[in-house]
Formats: sequence, structure tokens, C-alpha cells
Amino acid sequence: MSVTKSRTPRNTLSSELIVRTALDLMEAKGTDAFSLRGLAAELGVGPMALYTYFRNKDDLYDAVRDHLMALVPPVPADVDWKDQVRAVCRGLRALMLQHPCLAQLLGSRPLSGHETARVAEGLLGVLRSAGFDAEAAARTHTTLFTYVLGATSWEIQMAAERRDPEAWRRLRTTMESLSAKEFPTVVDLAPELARTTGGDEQFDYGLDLLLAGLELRRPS
Amino acid sequence: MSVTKSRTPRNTLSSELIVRTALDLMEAKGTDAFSLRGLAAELGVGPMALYTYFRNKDDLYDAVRDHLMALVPPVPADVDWKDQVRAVCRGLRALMLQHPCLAQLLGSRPLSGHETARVAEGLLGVLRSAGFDAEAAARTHTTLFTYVLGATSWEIQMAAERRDPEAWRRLRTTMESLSAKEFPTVVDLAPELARTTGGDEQFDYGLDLLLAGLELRRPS
DNA sequence: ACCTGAACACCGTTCAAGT
DNA sequence: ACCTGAACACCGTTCAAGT
Repeated sequence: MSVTKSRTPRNTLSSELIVRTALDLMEAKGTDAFSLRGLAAELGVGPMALYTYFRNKDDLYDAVRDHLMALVPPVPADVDWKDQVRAVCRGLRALMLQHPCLAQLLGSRPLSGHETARVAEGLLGVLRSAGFDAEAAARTHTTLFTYVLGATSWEIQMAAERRDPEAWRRLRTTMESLSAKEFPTVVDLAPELARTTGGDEQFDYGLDLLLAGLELRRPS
Repeated sequence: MSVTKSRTPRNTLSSELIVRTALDLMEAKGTDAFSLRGLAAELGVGPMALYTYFRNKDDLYDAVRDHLMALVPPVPADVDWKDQVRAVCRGLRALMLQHPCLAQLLGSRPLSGHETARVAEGLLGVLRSAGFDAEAAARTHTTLFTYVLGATSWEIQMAAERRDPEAWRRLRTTMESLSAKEFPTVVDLAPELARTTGGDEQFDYGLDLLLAGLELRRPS
């Protein structure tokens, strides 16, 4: 561990190196704490060196997101269309849990990039093969994507809150301060609500509701 | 329009005034552009005056969110439980569309506050009355909430992107650059995918899938 | 093309002080 | 209790310049 960070020599930078280092930093210090200045310091260059490879911070975010989307597993063959949908949705969720920054990256920027298109292609292909027409396939794709995004982002957010003891204490306090007279059901179901803020079971519960609804609508 | 902003006299500040002004600013200049310094300037006080009423920026965010949640309409009586669920979900979505900052506020902070509890109480009461047990009611509540949050946040995000001509042009360009050989379904369904990024129909499509799934599971 | 260094116009928050 | 003013430790990005 040298105290003075050595200046990185010229022409050792690359888009890939920047993206990988950015991802490492987001994972290590949290997505919100990530900054271009911190990334540049980690790489041993001035902040402006990054602008040779990316037009701005959002452009870098898009690149990091597409880098992560490459890790979504391909659609499994030889299984029911519902299990294919399940595999894609669970795969995306698992990746978001593994890389919490992906939740933020997917929610704050429109979809673009080669790997992102690959995931969409897989899911849309499954739906078309299952018999859904163009419009139903598109609507279903958006529904599934926004469900996975909403459910998993929420789960990650709540898990992060639970790790901060101060925030967690305040949340419990306000929860307990609710009057049972005014909010009887919320107070009664407090333990169940706390248990169902995340986890595989909760995710599959909502996913299965959607799949059951889809099954009813699927053209034979 | 005076050029020099007059200093606000003492004891004219209040939590309510701060929250309302904060909301106005978020609506006028965008949630991301909101800052405590800008808010203080608008109120004609120093930035530190706000800390008498809120411990930090997140605490103010929570207050703004609860202020908005008061506008979610109560559960309608005398209709089918499914229409009650629909009313709550659509009401929350409509409020998010009307106040886009609400989407960001709900997604980035855990639920707390009196009005937020009121909305949860309404939805949970409907589900319990419809026959769902404690666990199913809690799971369904989380599923519905995360669906509404995910679908509507996405819709708002896409609409914002569409308003920025530069971002919209880049999105169209990358979409059109996708090879039809590698991504046949995405390219084929491009018009449908563009049409189904938002709107009442798209929202109801997903909501109806969930409700159809729930109907199958509901204990008689 | 690749990268630096200084500068601009911002942030949230702490701390000590004033009324 | 309510609010000020200066300061700290940051941001993303522009611009002109160097290699």
C-alpha cells in the first residue's frame, strides 16, 4: 500500500478498464457514493481523462449497465414457456441482488445497448413462441420487466435500510407508534408485512400471479 | 419581480411552508435539480434555517412524500373487491403521474408516516375482507405496491426521456442500429415496444394479470 | 487521440455564534 | 428556539493547453 498513488502512464486506459473499475467502486462503496472524481483517482488519472472515453456520467452508467446485462443467463431450452419466463425473471433478479447498482442503473436510464437487447430478445422470443401476438408480447414484456425492477429495487432498498441500525431503529419506532384504533389492519399484520418485504418466496408470489393471469389469456 | 430577494422575517417559517415550497420547486425544476440551498433561497433564508425543522435532506423527503400520500383517494365502498384494489392502485399511479417526484420519493426511502399508513390500511383491509389470510394479504400488498411503483416509475422515466430531444434521438439511433439478424424479435416488435412503455392501457394490462391470478387463489 | 490543470458553479452538512 | 455566516469537503463539467 503506497501512500502516494503513482500516476498511471499514458495509453493504459480503456473503456473496459474504466467500466470494470467503476463497477468495483460502486460495489465497494455504494452506488450513491460513486463519483467520476473518485473513479479517476482510483485509476490514477485526472478527472478529465475519463471524458475521452465517455461523453458524461450517464454515458458511463449506460456502459456499466450493459456490462452487467451480459451476465443475465440465456433462456433455457426444453422447458415449459412459463419456466422459461421464470428463468429470465429470476436470472435478472439474482443479478440485481448480486450487483445492487444494477437496480439503480436500470431504473434511472432508458434501455439501450447490445446486451440489454439480448435479454429483451430472449424474453420476447419466448412469449411469441408461446402464442402471444405482437402487442400482447410487448405488453407482457413491459409488465414483467417493470415488476422485476420494482420488486427487486424495493427489496434491495429495504435490505440496505435494515443494515443501517439508526434508520432501522427509527422505522421500528414509527411503526410501533401507529395507533391500533386508526390502523387496525396494519398493526395486526405488522409481522407479516415485515417478513414479506423481500426474499425468493415474495418475488415468486407476484411472478406466479402474473404467470397465472397470462396462462388464462394465452391463445391456444 | 424584485431583483433583490427580501429577507424573510423571523418566525414565519414552518414545517408545512417548507414542505409545500419544496414540493413546488421539485415540480417546477425537476426532482433531481432540487437542493436544500435552492429551497432556502426560495424561502429567503439561509440554508441552515431548514435544519431547525428537519434533521437532514432525507427527513425532508419523507415529509414531502407523506404530504403527497394524503392525496391518495380513500377506498370506494359498494364495489367489488377487485374494483377496490383497482381504485387504490390507479389512484396511486395517477398521483405519481401528477407529481413525478413522488415516484422517486417512494422508491428511494422506506415507507413511513401517517398518510402512508392510511393508504396501506385501506388496501390491506380490502384484501382481508376479500378473504385472504394475513400472509397472503401482506404478500399481495407488497406485490401490488411494487408493481405500481415499478410500472409507473418506468413510465415517468421514459416520458421524461422522450421530452429531451437529444436523448430521444440517441435512443432511436441505437434502436435502429440493432441487427435484424441478431435480434429479430426486438426489431420486429419495435413499434409495439415503443407504444407499450406507458399509458393507462399498459398499466391496466399488468394490473389485470395480477388480479386474475389473485382471483384464482382467493379462498371462497 | 489522449490527457492535464485550473476554474466555474454548484452541493449537504458541521460548527460556533448571535437573537 | 430560531436563525446566521463562514467553512469543510466534496461534486460534474467546460475550457484552453500540452504531448
